Amino acid sequence: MQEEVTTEQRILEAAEDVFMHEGFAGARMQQIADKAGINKAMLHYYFRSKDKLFELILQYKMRQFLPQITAALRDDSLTFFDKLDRFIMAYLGMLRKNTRLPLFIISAINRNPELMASFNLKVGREIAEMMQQEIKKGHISPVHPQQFVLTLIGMCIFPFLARPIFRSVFELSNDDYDHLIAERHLHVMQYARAILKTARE
Amino acid sequence: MQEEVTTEQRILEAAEDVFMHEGFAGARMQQIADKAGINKAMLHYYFRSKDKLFELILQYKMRQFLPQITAALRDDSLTFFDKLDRFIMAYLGMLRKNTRLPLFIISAINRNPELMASFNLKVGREIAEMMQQEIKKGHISPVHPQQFVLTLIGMCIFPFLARPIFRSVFELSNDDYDHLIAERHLHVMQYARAILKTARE
DNA sequence: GTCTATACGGTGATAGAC
DNA sequence: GTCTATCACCGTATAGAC
Repeated sequence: MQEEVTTEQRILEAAEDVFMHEGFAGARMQQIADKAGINKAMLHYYFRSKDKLFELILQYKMRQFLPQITAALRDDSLTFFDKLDRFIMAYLGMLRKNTRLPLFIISAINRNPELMASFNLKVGREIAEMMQQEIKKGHISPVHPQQFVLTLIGMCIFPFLARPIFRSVFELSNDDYDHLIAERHLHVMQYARAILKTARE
Repeated sequence: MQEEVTTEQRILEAAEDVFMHEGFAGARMQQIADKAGINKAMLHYYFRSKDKLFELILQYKMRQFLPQITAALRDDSLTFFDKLDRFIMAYLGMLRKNTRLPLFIISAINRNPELMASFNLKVGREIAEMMQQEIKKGHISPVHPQQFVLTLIGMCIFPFLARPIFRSVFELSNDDYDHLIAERHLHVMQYARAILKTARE
């Protein structure tokens, strides 16, 4: 039960910050060392290389947000649409607290797709499987599950990727765009319903 | 009327290739020089610095695809929904020929938002304005234009950003995923219609 | 564990001969 | 225009004293 924050922890926090802002190629070990208040030698003492450190941060960030998101889908007392709403709320809420996460993860995986091997992102498959059941029951229209999941996740994530572009296109201030994002869940929920309930109910 | 390709052109093509694959921070001037069949000194002779060269490539790529896309919206003989369909077809068709473009541009603008200043991406605003007119006329339901445009563009772009992630999640081969993308326009058109025609017609 | 010092290669960029 | 040689600097990584 130590009172002070360990050096290892300070390094991890600094590395998270730098990697999230600069990406892997743009990040500098010197910058991480400075932010952690130590010298570069210590980085290599605690974490052998830049690659290892980056992989740790990536795994940490991926596993950090997954539980909150998937929890929404596991409550079997809820209807499919209620689960969907909870999922959208949880997802967008998490993203609003981690606005740089999407570009960080997408860049990392595109740079080195093998990194996906260590993750088991079943949340997408879970939604797709739920949809197939709901389609069988006739609760929703027969939408292509994978295409819909791609759309659903994209509706949540894309605003965080395209922020500077859309701010410029629509000439929005930072506050304006924050407001757009704060209301995003209402629109995503509505759009998802519209897609799934086409010519039904 | 020169018969041979100029050195400048060879450099630009090499730079485009390297920057598109590696991003700015990951790209190496040496790699560009090698690919162009010249040495590093020539790069600086033709284009003063890495920054200038990158900016040129970014501008070239942004301006290259815009005309094809916007053309779809300009044909006033078409109805709004037909324009939308053409836009989706043109956009997805262009992306299938430039699969790395989305991550390239999004990374570039997120790294340096000031770069947006040199572009006038009115296509988003044009769609939003068309929507407002259609809403007034009662042709579509009163959807928030900016939220919808964000969704529409995201539905087109996101599959190209999330390719390695979704391939892993759904355990798809490269061919499987290509097939998903080849059919994407049908689903996007259908989803857009569902959103815009909620409880109407 | 923490530091200083340093190795070694690669970086973008420039000078100057041809 | 094109090349070689070289610059000053920074990158990651390591060795060794304390």
